[in-house]
Amino acid sequence: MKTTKAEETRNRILDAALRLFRERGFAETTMRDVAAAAGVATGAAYYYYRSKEELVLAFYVRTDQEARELFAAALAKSKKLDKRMRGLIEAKFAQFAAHRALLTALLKAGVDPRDPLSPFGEETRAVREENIAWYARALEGSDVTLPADIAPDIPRLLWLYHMGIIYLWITDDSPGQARTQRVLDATIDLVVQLLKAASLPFLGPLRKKAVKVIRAFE
Amino acid sequence: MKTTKAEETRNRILDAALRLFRERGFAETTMRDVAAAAGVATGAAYYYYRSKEELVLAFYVRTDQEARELFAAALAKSKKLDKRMRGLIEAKFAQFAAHRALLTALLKAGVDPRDPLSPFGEETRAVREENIAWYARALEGSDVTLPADIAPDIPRLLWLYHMGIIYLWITDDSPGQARTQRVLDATIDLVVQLLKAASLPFLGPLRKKAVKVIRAFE
DNA sequence: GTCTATATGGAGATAGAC
DNA sequence: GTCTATCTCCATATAGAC
Repeated sequence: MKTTKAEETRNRILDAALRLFRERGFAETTMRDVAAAAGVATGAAYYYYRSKEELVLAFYVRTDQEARELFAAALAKSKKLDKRMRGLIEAKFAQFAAHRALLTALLKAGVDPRDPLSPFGEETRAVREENIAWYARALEGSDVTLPADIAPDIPRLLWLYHMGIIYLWITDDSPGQARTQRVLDATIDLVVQLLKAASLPFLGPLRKKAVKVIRAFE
Repeated sequence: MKTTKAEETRNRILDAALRLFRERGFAETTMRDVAAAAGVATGAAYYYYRSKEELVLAFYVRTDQEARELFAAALAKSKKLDKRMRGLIEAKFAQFAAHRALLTALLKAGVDPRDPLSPFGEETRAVREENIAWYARALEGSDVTLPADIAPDIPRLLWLYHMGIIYLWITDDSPGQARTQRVLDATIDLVVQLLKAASLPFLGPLRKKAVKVIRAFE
């Protein structure tokens, strides 16, 4: 695993940024500070990261790569869908824990799907699809079997649900993010029960309606 | 209706800002431009509006005051809940039409509930409560009767739904915001049917679960 | 309280060295 | 391609005039 000089500089800048962000906060840290802490000129920081927010995205992508083992471990633990989903979500919480507040900067850019940093935009498609694939895997080996008509859409919807929970968690200032835990507890059963019930034959019409809603988004 | 000099300056700045935002876009307009167009020094603009984004909030609040008649007219048109909700939402679209893109600036600040400009924050409570009250009124005179246990929560949930639709609309670059229209068409029936079905006695347990979810948010 | 003139500090751009 | 030195422009702060 050869790291080129450029790659090393790139990492050095990101590491310096994350340290400063953690120590003094995102808004309080300037690109000058980051560059100085990394031992490069300001321009070098901008050469690797087009904006301060892009540093946060880089952090997000980095955790995503590191998550592979965590996710696999989480899925190995149980066959029950709720446990599996919890496992994925809690692995993310663990990764983000030290930088929770930092991610609000990413949120602000991310609400606009046109923004290159948005998790819904074109530029982040690769990360997004990989995460959705994890939810497909969570479903595959689980105790839940889905009706064919909605099956292809469910991983994406579960991913969306997971994004919602992450959003709550990031903006949750209650001690230990207890509020997010409450919402997670209250909704995850509901989601799983809904998916289990979806196979019941008399729910066919409702399912059709749901599919119509999903399609409308595209 | 006496307008003090200060109030007039305040309005002049907002009007100038909105004109420039519309003509060249939000990011491309500087506070200097705004102040110059309004015929005041830069500091005066900041004296009335703490930030550029606060100008957008001021626009939002202004439309909100102007909406009262539009909303009342919309509710007078029909007793059917779906029509009433559509009326409220479409009144908002009409008001925002000329400044759709502008509102993304408010979105970016607004995702963070700690931000003073967030529609979910403490500072905007008054506007929010008034809007929720409109949904309470939409329900009251409608063809839908709600079970007592969920009734107090529904106006707030409908408002949340309306915020979701507005969000889609703001970020919707499809021609004529056709995508938002599709989602609106597909979901509004679902929402109303759900509310009508909620009274069915055998849905009691499900309702309890829903209430639990809502409570978890608080 | 309302507003002007002026200052400051940082984001991001750029020319060009290596 | 990688990076430094330097520049421009703007958001925002502030001292103080009226």
